[in-house]
Amino acid sequence: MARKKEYIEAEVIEKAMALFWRNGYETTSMQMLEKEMGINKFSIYSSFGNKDGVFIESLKCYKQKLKQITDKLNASSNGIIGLRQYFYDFIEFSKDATLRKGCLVTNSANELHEDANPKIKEELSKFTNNIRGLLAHNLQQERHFNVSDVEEKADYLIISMFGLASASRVFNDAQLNNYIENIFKSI
Amino acid sequence: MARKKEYIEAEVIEKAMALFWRNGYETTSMQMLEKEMGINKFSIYSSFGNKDGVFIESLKCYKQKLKQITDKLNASSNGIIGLRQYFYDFIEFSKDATLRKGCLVTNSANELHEDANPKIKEELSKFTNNIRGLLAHNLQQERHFNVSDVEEKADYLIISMFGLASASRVFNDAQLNNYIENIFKSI
DNA sequence: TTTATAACTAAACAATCGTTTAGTTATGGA
DNA sequence: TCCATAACTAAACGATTGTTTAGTTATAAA
Repeated sequence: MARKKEYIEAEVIEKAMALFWRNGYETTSMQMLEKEMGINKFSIYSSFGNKDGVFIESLKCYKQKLKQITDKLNASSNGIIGLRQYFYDFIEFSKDATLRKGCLVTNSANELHEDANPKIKEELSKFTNNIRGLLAHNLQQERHFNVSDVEEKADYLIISMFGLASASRVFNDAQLNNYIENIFKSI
Repeated sequence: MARKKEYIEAEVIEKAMALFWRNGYETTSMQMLEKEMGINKFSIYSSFGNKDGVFIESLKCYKQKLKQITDKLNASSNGIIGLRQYFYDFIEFSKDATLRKGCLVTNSANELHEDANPKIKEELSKFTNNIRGLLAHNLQQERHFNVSDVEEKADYLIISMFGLASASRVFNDAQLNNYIENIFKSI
């Protein structure tokens, strides 16, 4: 064997993730990643292959970070109440001091185009499906919903969540709170 | 005087707008604009100053194109019914054969960051406010809504519209129709 | 202590970015 | 008809993109 790595991959990826979250995929350059991650380009390439590799690992890291609110939702057993709370939790989660970063997944979905890396597109759609499944799980707790109710409302809520994530970058807290309240009026 | 322009600015901007709409701001290069607009870089720069100039004119062109559905909404006098129809009209409007392009304004709002050109950010927020005003105008047609009802519901609908535009690039027709129906259940 | 090799630094790669410029062509007014 | 000049073509600009590579440093195993 030979020399040891002077960085921890999970640590530098967390920094990369934060940068992608703030700046988006396109605007984030390898030069910026180098500075933010605190390691040389050579190290980035040897650990993650290329820029897309860094990005895909960042998405996995984001999922891990999101666990602080998805775990709470998963553990809740009061149906709609817990779901509504999840929407509010997301707003807090997406805040970084004064900066409104939205959601890394929806930001990326909005940014990427037809000819984007299929692996990234796949990862994004898997992510969305996971969250939708989580929403359906909590909808099932409402005994008066049958199976097709749950499916339809899960579709409604995942799109609302997608919309909330996008909108959270543009609209203010009062408007977002009002939005969430209206979403759940029709459930 | 001297030589005449061999192109019509409004015509080449429409082509630029279509390209920005399909590809986004960052991914659209001057090289691509040159090809799509069918004129040389020199002509682009002499007519519109720079890339941001082309983009801002494209936003104005988009507003013009959107008139085909905003005029219809503005002319309608049946409150919620007309508003719901506007949401469906937007889905059709944003479709280009099989390609789902979303909305040029929300696509751009999602893509641009803090340090983006202030002129562009200003143009985008003016655009959003205009649409919100239009929504409020139609909400006023419902006699049982007081002033604060109208304001609150206008906020709700503009965010829902923003969300719909984002989501329309990712979710299918059935899901989007279901989304629209749920939005208007709570109004 | 030597040695093989992984991890580092730093410079360079070709390609593309948005923008400018030098040189040519066409045209309305004199 | 000639000329001033706007509009054209095409090449180049420096900066930056993502990626690679040549050369140096450090360390685990012999």
